[in-house]
Amino acid sequence: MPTSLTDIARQLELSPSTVSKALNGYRDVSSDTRELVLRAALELGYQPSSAARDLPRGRTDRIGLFLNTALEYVVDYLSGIIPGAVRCSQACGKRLLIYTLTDNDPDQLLQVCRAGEIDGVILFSTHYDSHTIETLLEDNFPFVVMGRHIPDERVSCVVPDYYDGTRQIMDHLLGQGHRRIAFMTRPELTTANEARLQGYLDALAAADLASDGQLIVETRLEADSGVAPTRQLLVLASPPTAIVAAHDLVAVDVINTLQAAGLRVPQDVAVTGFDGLRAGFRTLPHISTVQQPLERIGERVVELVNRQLNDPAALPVQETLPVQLVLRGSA
Amino acid sequence: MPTSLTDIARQLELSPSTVSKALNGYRDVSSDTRELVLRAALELGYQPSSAARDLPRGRTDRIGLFLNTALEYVVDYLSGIIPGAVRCSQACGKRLLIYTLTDNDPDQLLQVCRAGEIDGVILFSTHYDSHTIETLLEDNFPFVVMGRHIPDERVSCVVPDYYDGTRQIMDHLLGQGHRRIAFMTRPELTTANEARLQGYLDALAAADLASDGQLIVETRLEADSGVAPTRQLLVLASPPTAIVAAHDLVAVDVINTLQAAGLRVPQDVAVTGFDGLRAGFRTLPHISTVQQPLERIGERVVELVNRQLNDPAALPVQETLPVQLVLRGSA
DNA sequence: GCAAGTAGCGAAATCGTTTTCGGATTGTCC
DNA sequence: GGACAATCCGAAAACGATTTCGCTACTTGC
Repeated sequence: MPTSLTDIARQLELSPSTVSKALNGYRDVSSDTRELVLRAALELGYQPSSAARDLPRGRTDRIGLFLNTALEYVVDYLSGIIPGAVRCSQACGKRLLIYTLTDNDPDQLLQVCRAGEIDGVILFSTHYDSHTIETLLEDNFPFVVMGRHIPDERVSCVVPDYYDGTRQIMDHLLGQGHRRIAFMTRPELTTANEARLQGYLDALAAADLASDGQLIVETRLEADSGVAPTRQLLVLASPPTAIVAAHDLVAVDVINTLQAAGLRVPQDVAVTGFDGLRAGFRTLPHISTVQQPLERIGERVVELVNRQLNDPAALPVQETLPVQLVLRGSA
Repeated sequence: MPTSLTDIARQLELSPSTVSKALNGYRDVSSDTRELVLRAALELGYQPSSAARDLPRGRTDRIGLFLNTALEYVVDYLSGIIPGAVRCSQACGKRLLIYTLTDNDPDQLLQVCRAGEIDGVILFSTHYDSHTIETLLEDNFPFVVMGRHIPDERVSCVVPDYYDGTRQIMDHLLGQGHRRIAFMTRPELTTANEARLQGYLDALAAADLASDGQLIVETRLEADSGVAPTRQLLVLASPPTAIVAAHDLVAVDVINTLQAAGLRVPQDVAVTGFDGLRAGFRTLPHISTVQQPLERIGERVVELVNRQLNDPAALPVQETLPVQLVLRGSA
């Protein structure tokens, strides 16, 4: 129903081919007719049908990002990386699309890819299974994993330096004189978790401190996930003077729980987060955290997908981006 | 490069038409060949090309939602409505796509619509201008506005009952004995703002209280937007005993600022939010707020778009959904 | 056994672009 | 003036599906 290229052709008594060439900057069109065509296109508000354009080209110039909105953490993290991802994709002449996934249907991702709705896809850490990755590899479909290291050299991924970030936190806390430092892990066994835990343990060892199993507690990914573990720590015979939370959303819970118990942050207990999400500004004091280069991650992830698009033979890249401790008051 | 319908046809020595009909449940295919085709399609991981399918149909079965990620509020709100919107769109056999918009280019929305990438679009309150709406109306392109009432009977929209919600808050606070109640407005002049303010003023009038201009302060939409206005209220000669924040994110700032100043919530100052976002659980006490039926809004918005798709003559609907005060501790 | 109906399949048009190729008109050069 | 190049345009194939129509071969009914 919207105006098509043929409409313009009819109105100007030209052939569709000429109109197409005029619009696409071919040289074999006189400047007169080109101007006529451009004016008519503007007047009629012409926009080429994306389906009709994509079909012969075999490309869509679209990149997909799949999102499981069930998890608050995902949404917060995503809103951090999107500006960079959008900027980069626009610079590459692509559009970034967010697909909303229903929780338990990983096939949808494959369907969208195979249907050719997008040229490449960004996988966000928490939702993919190895079958998805294996299939994408078989299909030779461009994709990049974000925020999670995949131990497979055929897979490109972009991750923040979890180990170094945790070391930075620990060095700071140890430098402040803290000796009983609690550590909150996430339940899932990912390389990110392992790297963080290793950073914690190594820092303790480097300071000649023994690790205390009671100080290592588990959190969940849902809301309020920091409350229970904090209470668990507070009833210890010898409670911690500092708490290294799994990420900023957990740290928010931790701080609120501590303050509700009459403890001052950071005087009585220091608290650190991770990621540098906007949630870190939702407490007073604001959260001292390890700032991930979120926008940069968004950029790189799109860049890497784009590279695969332009050069299918490009070798996969496993990239670790530097992070930086930001002190904002809570530690 | 992925397997096409023709590939299956060649392999089985059938015509493309027969394969298509077998896959789409036509009756003029023998059950034998149908089974053959289905098996081959499964084996090859066949997925019909969306471009090739959409082109002759003139439909995409996709609905777009445009998102400006610059604003934290938008992301939080969106994560609330998405589950309902996704569920409903799947029930209608559509897919919900989120388009990331760069801040200052409203034309992108029109381009996507005119290119036929989507069948209908959901406009989220904070980013659209009247030109966009006017053009969509001219194009006869299905759309629904979410979270903002548009004073134009040709436009469908779904909004929470801002007036009633504010009345509920005020009735509760007045019932608690509060007499000096501060009100935080948003800077933009929208019907939502007006409705909230009217609810505030009407409630005061109904209680025979005069309104005090000093108690009505303005917030911004950005992060930390509640801090400054709260401080402004605290230095008043006669400070408020209750603060009605513009929405939950503002209320988070308000509570933190009050607690940092040594005031207890709600004993010294009661605080209320609006919307019922997840941020309301990030303070202690949790925020007493007016819960919008977020999932329901997501559902209705998609339903209304879908109705326009199925029946282009359907009359526009301007819907106000009921809200409910939820007491969680801060008031 | 013959007309009529039915089941199963393929041919071909269609959607709106892009892109290659060839044709026509003009101009240029010797 | 004739060969050749340059300029501008249109014809037509292609992308991969859907869908209508027609054809064949078989069944059914009398």
